[in-house]
Amino acid sequence: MRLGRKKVENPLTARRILAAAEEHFAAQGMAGARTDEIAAAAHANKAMLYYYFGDKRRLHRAVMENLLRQLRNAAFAPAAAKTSARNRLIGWVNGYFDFLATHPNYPRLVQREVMDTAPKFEWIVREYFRPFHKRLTGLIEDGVASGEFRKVDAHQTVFTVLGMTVFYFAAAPVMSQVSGRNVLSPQALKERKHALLDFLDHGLMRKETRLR
Amino acid sequence: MRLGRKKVENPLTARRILAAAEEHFAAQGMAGARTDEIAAAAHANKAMLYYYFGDKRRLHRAVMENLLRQLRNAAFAPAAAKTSARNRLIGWVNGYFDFLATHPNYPRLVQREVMDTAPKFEWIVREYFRPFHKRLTGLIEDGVASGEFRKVDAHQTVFTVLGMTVFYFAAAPVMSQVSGRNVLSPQALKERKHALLDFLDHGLMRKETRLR
DNA sequence: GCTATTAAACTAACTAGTTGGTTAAATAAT
DNA sequence: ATTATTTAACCAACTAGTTAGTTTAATAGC
Repeated sequence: MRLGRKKVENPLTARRILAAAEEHFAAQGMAGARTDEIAAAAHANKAMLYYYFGDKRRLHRAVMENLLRQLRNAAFAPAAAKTSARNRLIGWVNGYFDFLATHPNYPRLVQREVMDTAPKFEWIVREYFRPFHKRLTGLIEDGVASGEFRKVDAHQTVFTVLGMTVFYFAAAPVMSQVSGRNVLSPQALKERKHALLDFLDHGLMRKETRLR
Repeated sequence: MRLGRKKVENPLTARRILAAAEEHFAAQGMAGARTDEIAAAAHANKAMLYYYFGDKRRLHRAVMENLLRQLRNAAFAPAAAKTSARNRLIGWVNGYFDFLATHPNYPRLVQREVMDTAPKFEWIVREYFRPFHKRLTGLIEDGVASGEFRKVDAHQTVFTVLGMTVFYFAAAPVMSQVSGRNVLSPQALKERKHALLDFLDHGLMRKETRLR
């Protein structure tokens, strides 16, 4: 016989803490974020943070895992049926771009992780980055093999595409300052996506593939 | 009457502290770096850090300023005489790439700054980023006007070029883990630069300009 | 319905340890 | 002698993490 209060599957308080932590870790980094401030922003007692997540490190990990899982579902889920490499790549870039645009904390959180020297993100590499990377590399190789893409080095091209996509979002705060306009406004995002696909089209696709 | 010890213009201890701080701020961020560890790594007493630099924030600023000044001298100094936009751009990318390759701390330090929301880097934007950005944008516009480049949006193209160049270095630690090889080895760097210029050539240059 | 019981959710106050920054005194150079 | 340079010891403030106890809500027995 179950007795006592029922354990709710996804407590509101835990969700509020996770959301607040995501914001603070993205803005200040793991070392810079303050547990007191996270708790206050979540309108929760600091002890709840430890009650639900154990400690600061595990809270941080929960934030990362939550976002990476979402990304996997968003940009990698529609495994792309038997369509051309070009369409699959464009589909992936579109999905990735949209995910970045709707999850502004993600690029900064990940960037912070990949810049750290300590090998504490071993699990991220194994569970997420390597699969992502493998998939993208394969995609490029397919396109080269089918003649849709120019004869490029797949590894290098993956880094290039990743860089030109993610940098914009990771550096968005300052970019707005430098360019004098909000680079995350809907209009700016539309222009950005167009410029990205256009550059990719000319930088990667063979002339015959490009027409559109 | 000048009496007492002479003040040396560039004390060794201060230089060691600056170098150690650069390393630690790049690896752990401003909040994560520990003044004790910086002092220990510099083989100096912690008080020397405050003697020469005032406080942690000003030490951090000194590190940034030191690198930004070097970059300005390296990648922007040979103001490029009256040569083609294509050559000037290639020259700039080459210079920037080489600077990044020889100063592995720079991209991580800057990336950390641009990701922070606080407007504490106002001086960096004013003194360095905006001039850099203005110069690059003008360069792209020149190329478009002269017909050497495709008809691209100069602002977007600047972000793209910056992203594809800098991301590789900022994410280098993890990239090596993901790809299974040291992405900063001389051989890897050579391949990277080639892939970069090749992608740029096809993504940006008009067919007639490209030949090489 | 009413109350005892139990587990979960929550809180205020506290603690142990860390961190940036200071200081007073010693040493070295001119 | 005078001033620059260096050091160990120190401290006030802060921070992650804990604890002891309270409240809430679900169930069981009557």
